[in-house]
Amino acid sequence: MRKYCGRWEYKLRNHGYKCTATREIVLEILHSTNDHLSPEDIYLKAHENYPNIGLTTVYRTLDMLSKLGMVQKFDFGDGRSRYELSEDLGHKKHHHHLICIKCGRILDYSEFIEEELLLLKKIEKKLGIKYKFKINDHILQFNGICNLCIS
Amino acid sequence: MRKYCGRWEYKLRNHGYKCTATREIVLEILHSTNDHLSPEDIYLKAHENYPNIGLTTVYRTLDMLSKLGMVQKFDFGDGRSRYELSEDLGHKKHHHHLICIKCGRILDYSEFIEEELLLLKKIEKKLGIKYKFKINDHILQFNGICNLCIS
DNA sequence: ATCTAAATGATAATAATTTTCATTTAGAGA
DNA sequence: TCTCTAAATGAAAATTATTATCATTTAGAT
Repeated sequence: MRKYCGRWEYKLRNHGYKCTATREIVLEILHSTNDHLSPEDIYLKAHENYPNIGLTTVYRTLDMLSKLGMVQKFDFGDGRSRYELSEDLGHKKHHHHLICIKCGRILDYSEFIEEELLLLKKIEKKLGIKYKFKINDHILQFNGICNLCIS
Repeated sequence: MRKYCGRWEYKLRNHGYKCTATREIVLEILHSTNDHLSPEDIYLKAHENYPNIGLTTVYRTLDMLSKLGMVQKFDFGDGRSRYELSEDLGHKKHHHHLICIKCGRILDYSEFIEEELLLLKKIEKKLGIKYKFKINDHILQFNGICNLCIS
């Protein structure tokens, strides 16, 4: 795999990691989608242009990026993990998820986000102090049955 | 396995399910703990008194109870699912979770719950209308590093 | 251009969960 | 209480996501 550095170089270097094609590609894929991709989804997309990439490396990369806080890992209950680029690195508005427990459909919503975030930030701060936790992020999701599955 | 019905009989029957020992035992175990048990945890506990019980059945039972809304399924990122008895069936106060992404420690907290629930209920209602979702429950958790792992 | 620790990919290993299928049982009806 | 049937069960096999191993390659410092 050829050397290839792009817009993520600085971030990666800054954290002491080498800038490699796989890392750039994984980040680029996450940056260019609105979906919640699984490691395999990402692997398949990457594979289209870089057939040498390995699934293992995608897993490793996601794990590393997740620990750096550059991506966030989610579990929507279908047995596979999903990833999104962190808010500050992407173009997507901060949002939370609405999940259909029947068909697995995932809806992003941004309504009330300001109000939610205000409260969450406040709680985050107080919990951090009380329990001596250094809080990185939060997950808020609603589970239910979507309109298509309700029948 | 002998016939055995207890305090969960009504609920189960009401949903059209037979009242069986496994179901009673799984519910009883969840009712008597403050932990967030994995299917295997539950299986092992059940096994102490009912050695005939099968792991498969525990999985099936949890899945069924979860669909009925009697238990809630969580994922704390350690690769195994965890279950809790639903709020209205248990003695535990409504709470949310604080998770250490390093050691996996899980803390329940109930502070600010009223304030959180007030907002969540409001949002739940509005989202339900806007997206035509029948919302069953929500998951709110904070991820971070606990005091023991911070060093 | 050289060198070395870090990164990679193929493969094998692991572990959680689901499926299959033959057997048992809850509970309705006689 | 006895009989019967669909529902529930357990053991084992199958499946699937994820992780570990290890020999090879490469980013980037010198």
